[in-house]
Amino acid sequence: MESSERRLLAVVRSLFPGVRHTTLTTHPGTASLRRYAAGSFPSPGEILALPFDWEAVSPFDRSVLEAAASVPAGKTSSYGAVAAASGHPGAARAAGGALGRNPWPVLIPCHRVIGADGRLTGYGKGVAAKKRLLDFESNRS
DNA sequence: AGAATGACGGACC
DNA sequence: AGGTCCGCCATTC
Repeated sequence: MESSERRLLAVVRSLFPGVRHTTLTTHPGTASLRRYAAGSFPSPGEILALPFDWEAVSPFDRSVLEAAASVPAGKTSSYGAVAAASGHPGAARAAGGALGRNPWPVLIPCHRVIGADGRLTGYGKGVAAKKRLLDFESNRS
């Protein structure tokens, strides 16, 4: 439908402030989001290749976000594991903070990072949304 | 510069 | 199982 398309483009514009109107529909972020919605989840490599403005986040946050991006769809990881993978073993709690500040939700799949005990401890848009995303990915990937 | 703040995790009741 | 307590770590005010 038409309105969802407009919404998609609006989301991409908010995620990538630099994109021009003229290149919006061909922007890689748009393609990735479109594929995600269609159930064909972008690979970690594809995600990391997107033109994110990494200068907008701290070095630590960046390392954590990149580690989170390497968690494939259909799978989950824990804050502690992501922290370790980012090069900061023991910083599980701080990793939670970094993911909570994720400027690019969905694309950077912070929703795939859950508690070590399997609980979905939290999410910016609400734990319910986190669960919906995980269910969507698990029933589709 | 020091204190407060968590989307943690593990240890114990 | 459910609840509390406490050490950790980087960011934020």
